[in-house]
Amino acid sequence: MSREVALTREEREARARVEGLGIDIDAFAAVSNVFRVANAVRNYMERNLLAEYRLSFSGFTVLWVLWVWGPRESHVLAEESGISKSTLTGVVKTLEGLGFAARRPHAADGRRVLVEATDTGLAAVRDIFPRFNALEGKITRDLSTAEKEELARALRIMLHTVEA
Amino acid sequence: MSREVALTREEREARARVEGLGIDIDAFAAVSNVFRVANAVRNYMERNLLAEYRLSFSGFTVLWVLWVWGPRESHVLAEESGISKSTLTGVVKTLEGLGFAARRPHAADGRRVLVEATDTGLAAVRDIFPRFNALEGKITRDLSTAEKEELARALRIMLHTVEA
DNA sequence: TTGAAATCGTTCGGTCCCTGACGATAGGAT
DNA sequence: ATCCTATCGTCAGGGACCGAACGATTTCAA
Repeated sequence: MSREVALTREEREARARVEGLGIDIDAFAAVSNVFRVANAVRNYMERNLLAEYRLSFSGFTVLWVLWVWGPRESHVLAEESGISKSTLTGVVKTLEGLGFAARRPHAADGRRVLVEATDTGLAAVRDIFPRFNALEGKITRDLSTAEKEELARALRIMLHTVEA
Repeated sequence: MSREVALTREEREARARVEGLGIDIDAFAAVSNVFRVANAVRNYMERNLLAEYRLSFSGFTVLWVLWVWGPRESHVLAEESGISKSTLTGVVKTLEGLGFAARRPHAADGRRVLVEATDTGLAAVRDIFPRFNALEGKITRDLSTAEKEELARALRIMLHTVEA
């Protein structure tokens, strides 16, 4: 069931180096591989798909959130996109420059701002998302369905712990 | 065996939104949760541990690589730290400012530069790494050893596919 | 009703991060 | 000996990213 996968050279050598220091190797391996994969996939997506639309990974994420849930207040949009309010300000500015998003004042509350995707922005997401998902499929092609589900489940458990 | 974990509200709603678009939900769930976790853990580590030493996540990574493998040429160090050469230039500059790293010209080749950790830098890693690992343990405390191994294994498979 | 406190989005300062271009150095071929 | 090419680290430019501080607005309590 558990097919062999070679550890990378880095991982092997790192293990040797920290041996005998009372380190929790399983936790180390799990967490550090999350970072490796996130990094690699992020760069892969930006280079092979998002660059075509001049979108950064975050830019696409924000646009995708807007597409899924519709117009959103800034602080909610930041929260759901996993970035800070101040970062969002910059990302939305970039999105506006690309013609993909627009800002609109809140009708009743002068402090709030609604961010929404433009028609161009929505069209872009409709183009990109299926291709994005196809790449996700490609990246996980050597995992069975059960393995993908287990992976997502384990990650949800970690998320729950970190965000508690 | 496979305990129930509630999907986040975001994940539930996102699924509902993309239903019927021919989307590979398992690949989507696996990949997007990798990003969620990487983001959350990175911020967690920076806020709760690294900030104390004025280190960014990347700064710590670079310093850690130097601690594990010793002095390294820039391009190798960048590669093993998972960042580009030009980013490394900036990160090392910051590390130098903190007194954690130093640059040294290569004896035989005028193009090359060796980067090494200072004694202060090494002391910092010795302080930080066990605490970092303890937090990794905390973050994965609700996963069994077998689950942690499975997680790392699945991630290695993805890494192998992306980097091919 | 008016002052204090909370909330919202932006700005600021600093770092990270990438691609592309560059100057410097090295190595191989003729 | 002298090009031609490859390689090395850095810089420039643009965007992402955060925490802290800030002005504007709203809300609540006295």
